Amino acid sequence: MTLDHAFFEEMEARIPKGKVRTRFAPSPTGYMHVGNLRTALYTWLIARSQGGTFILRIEDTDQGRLVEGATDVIYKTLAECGLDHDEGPDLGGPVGPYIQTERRDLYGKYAQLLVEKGAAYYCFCEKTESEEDSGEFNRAADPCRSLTVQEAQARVDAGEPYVIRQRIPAEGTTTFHDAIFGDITVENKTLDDQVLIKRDGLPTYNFANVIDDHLMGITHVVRGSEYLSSAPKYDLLYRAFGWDIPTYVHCSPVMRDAQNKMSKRHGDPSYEDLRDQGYLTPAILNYVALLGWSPKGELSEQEVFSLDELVEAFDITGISKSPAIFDIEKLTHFNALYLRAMTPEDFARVAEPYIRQSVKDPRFDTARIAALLQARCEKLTDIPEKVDFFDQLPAYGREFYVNKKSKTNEEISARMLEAAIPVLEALPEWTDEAIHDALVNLATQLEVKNATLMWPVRIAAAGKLVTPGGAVEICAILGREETLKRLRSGLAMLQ
RNA sequence: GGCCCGUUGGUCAAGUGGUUAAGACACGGCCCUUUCACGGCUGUAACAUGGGUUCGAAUCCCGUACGGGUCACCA
Repeated sequence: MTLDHAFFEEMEARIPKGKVRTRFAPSPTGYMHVGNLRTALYTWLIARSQGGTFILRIEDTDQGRLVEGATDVIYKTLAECGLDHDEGPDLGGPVGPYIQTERRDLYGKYAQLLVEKGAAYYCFCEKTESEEDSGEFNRAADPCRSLTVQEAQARVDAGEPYVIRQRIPAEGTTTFHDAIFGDITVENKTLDDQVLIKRDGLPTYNFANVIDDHLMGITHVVRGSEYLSSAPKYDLLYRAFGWDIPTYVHCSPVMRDAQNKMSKRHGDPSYEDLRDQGYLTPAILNYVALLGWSPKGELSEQEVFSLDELVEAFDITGISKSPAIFDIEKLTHFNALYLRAMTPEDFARVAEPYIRQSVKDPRFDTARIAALLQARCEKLTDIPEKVDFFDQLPAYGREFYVNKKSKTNEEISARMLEAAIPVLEALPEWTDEAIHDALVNLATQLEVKNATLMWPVRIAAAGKLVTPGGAVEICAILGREETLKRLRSGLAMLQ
C-alpha cells in the first residue's frame, strides 16, 4: 500500500495562515464544569484579543463515553456566555469537518505517513504488560517495534488486529515550551510509545489533537495542565511531521479544595447549576476569569470586568501556574455587585419570577418590591424567602416588638400602634411620601425618636424581624386596607 | 514509586533583588440609618522550610516538606 502524498499537500493548502486561531475542543460528556468554562473563556479571549478566529471542535473519539444531548449543552453554554465561535460543526468552515469521528479517515492516513517516516509502528500485541510502573520503558520489550514495514504490512493485510504506536527515541531528551510554564525538559526514556490509532481504528486524543490542531491552523493550544506531561510526545509528533509547533497554554485546574478538582462526582456545580442557583452569567464569567488569571500593571486592582473589558485586558502572561480553589462566597459577592449595577428596570425584570414565587397576590406591585430587593440580595434565589410576608402575615411573637436600639418594648409598641392607626386611616393619599411624613410628624408629636414608632409599625406590617425595606415602604406596598388590618391585629396581640 | 509542576493572609491574588509586602472576598469594629442591607471608614491576618549567592532577597540557586499532575487502545 502506498500513500497518496498529493492528498497531504492538499490538506496543507487548506490551512489558514497568518492569523491567531484558537479552539475549544470539549468531549461531549454532558457537563460544563467551571474549569471547562474557564478554559473556553481563556481560549476565546486569546482569539478575540488578537483579532483571531475561535473554533469549536467536538472530540468524540471515545465512543464509550458519549452522552446524549451533550453537544447541545456546549452550544447553549457558549451562546449564553457570549463566547461566539467562527467555525464549528454547526457553522462549518474552511478546515472541517469539526467533529472528530467525521474526520476518522484522516487520522489513519496521517498515522501511516508517520509509519512511513519511521516515527510510528504497527503493534499487534494483545496487551503490553506494564513496564510502565517503573517509569522507564524498555523499548526492546515490544517485538512489534522492530518489525519491518513489510512484515507489519503483511500482518495487517492478513487481517490481524493492530494499533499504531508512536516510536519514541530511546535516548536523549525532549524540550518543549509552554507560554505559562516556560521550557520543560524530559528524558525520552520516561516517555512511552503511546497508542496513536486504537484497535477500533479511531485515533486517541493524543494523536487526534495534534493532527487536528495542525490541520485547523491552530496557533494557541489551550488546555488543562493534565496534558503537560504528554506535551513532549506531541512535540515529537509535530517534529516528525515537520510541522510548526503551536503555542501551548496549559492551565492549572480549578479546585474544590486543596486536594480535589471540581468534579461532577463531588457534586460541584456546573455552569448550568450556578445559573439555577440564581447566579448571573456575566458575574459567573467575571469570577471565573479571575480564578487563575489576573490583569497586569495598572489594571491589577480592577476586579469587575465585562466580557468586552476582558478582551481588552486579557493577556496570557497573567495566567497563574498554581491551581485555584473555587470560592462560592466570592462568586456570590460578584453576583451581588452585578445585581446592584443593573438598572432598576432590568433588575425588576429578572427578579419578577422569583418574587412571584411567593407573592401571588396581584395587588402587590412586583416592581416596587424589586426596588426594595435590589440592594438586599446577593442571588436571585434569595428573593422568595424575603418577600413571603406580603401574601401571608407570618405568625410571630410579642417579643418581636422589643428592640433596645429603637427603645421599644411591648407596652410602648402598643401605644405607638394605637397612635399610628388613626393617623394612617385619615391619610388623604397612600404614598411613600405621605406615609413617611405622617409617621415622622407623629413621632415628633409623641416626642419619641422615629425608630420607636417605625419599629412596631414595621413588625406589625411584616411579622418579621428582618425585612426588605422599612415600615414606610412596606405599608405603601401592602396598601391601606391590608396595613390597617395588620396593625390592628398587632395591637390586639399586645393588649 | 519514577518523571513533571507548584507553594505570598482562611480564599482569590499584586509583586519579577531594595515596597511601611497592594487590592478583593470572608471575618471584627465604627459611621450612616426606619429593621436588614447598601454605602463610607477602619482592624486582625501572609512570603512553606533549611541552606546558600548578594551590600541587600517574597523575588536567583540547591536541599527538605507539603500539594497537584502524569505514568490508559479516556480525554
